[in-house]
Amino acid sequence: MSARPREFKDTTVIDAAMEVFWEHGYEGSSAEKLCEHTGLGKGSLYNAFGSKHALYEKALKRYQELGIEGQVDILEQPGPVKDRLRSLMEWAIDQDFNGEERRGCLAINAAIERGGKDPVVASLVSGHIGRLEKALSQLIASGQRSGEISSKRPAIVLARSFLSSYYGLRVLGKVVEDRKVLEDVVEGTLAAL
Amino acid sequence: MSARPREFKDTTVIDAAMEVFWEHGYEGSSAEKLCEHTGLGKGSLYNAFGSKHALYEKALKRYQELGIEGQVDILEQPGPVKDRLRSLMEWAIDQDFNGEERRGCLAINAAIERGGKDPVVASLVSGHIGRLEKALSQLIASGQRSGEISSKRPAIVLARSFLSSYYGLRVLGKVVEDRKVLEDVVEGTLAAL
DNA sequence: TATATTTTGTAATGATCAGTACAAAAAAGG
DNA sequence: CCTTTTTTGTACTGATCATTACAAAATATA
Repeated sequence: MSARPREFKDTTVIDAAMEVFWEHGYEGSSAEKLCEHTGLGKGSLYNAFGSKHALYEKALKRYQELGIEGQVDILEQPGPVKDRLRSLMEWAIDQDFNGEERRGCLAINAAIERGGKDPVVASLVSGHIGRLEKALSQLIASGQRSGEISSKRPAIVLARSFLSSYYGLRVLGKVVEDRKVLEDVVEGTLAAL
Repeated sequence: MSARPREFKDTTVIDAAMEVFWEHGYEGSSAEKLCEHTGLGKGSLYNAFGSKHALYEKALKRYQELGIEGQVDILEQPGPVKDRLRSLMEWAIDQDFNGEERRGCLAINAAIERGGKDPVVASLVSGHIGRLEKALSQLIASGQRSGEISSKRPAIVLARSFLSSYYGLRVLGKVVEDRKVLEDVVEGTLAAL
């Protein structure tokens, strides 16, 4: 009593779908486009994931895994705390200035496109933000202990305003032509700590 | 040699269209929806504006006028400079926490949805940002002259990082449930000046 | 009032949308 | 090799997409 096995790995398909959603957004990603890019037929895609929205959720979760991993990697590099925070921002700038299309951050894209009217997406992105906030807060607290960062304000306040600045940077990165603007943001944000 | 006059005022229609784009984004705003909300038939709408994209451009320009006006109004209120900057941020938070839907800022929505692949939109939003940057920079410079704000960094750097923080705040406002998070951003950002 | 010109509403255009129906294909267990 | 079960590809669904075609309506001038 068994059956035909799948010809694909779920994670591979989700990764491919993530790329499509990242580049075209939720509404801009048609089922056809998703099939093309994942290599699946519609039958398989709907049989495996149920709906476009369900696949989008999987893609957001996958982005969360990968993205947090990558960003935390940067933050956990050796060296002064401020240098690590700078690396994170420089990495974000490079993301937007290398490559033709400015895809930005998928979590932010999702927040803006669907966060206001899609509670599931809002909660998913909120979780993503929470994780980054936690990593930043811990790093900043350690910087406060070592004296690299002023202890006048609680670490969580500093983490949250850094986070906000960082997300603003990613918005600006979508449209600003002059890299100097973004570099000023980096300088100003780090000087504030 | 003359003809039938229009039954609507362009600005009224653009204002109505702006609301639709604001709430549903560019792709989410169908021609039908735009007709419904503006009160025009399709014939009139296309005869007057040419295409959905052209109308979107008009709406963005209109938002720029209104939005900059409103924000600059807040920044030009009497009182300490930091209080005025705080008012701007609090106003943004209220925008997202009052009312069912979190529409956010139309310029940011446009930047995220279309900025990466639509040069016209990118340039429009970039102009919008430039105007806000200028207003902030002038205000901060005056704060530096009066001694309210540290002169350790150039006004433009402070303006740009405030701007980034402010835009980040508007992203967070789309998904974050806990207002305290946003208030921490305000506190941290102002303390940095 | 007749003519020229434009706006207006409606009905259509073909394309694309998300999702489904269904039969053929593929494998595992008996 | 036959049955059972699931996957797969294809063809299709009705809805909606942006846009256009076009005739009726409305106005200004002659």
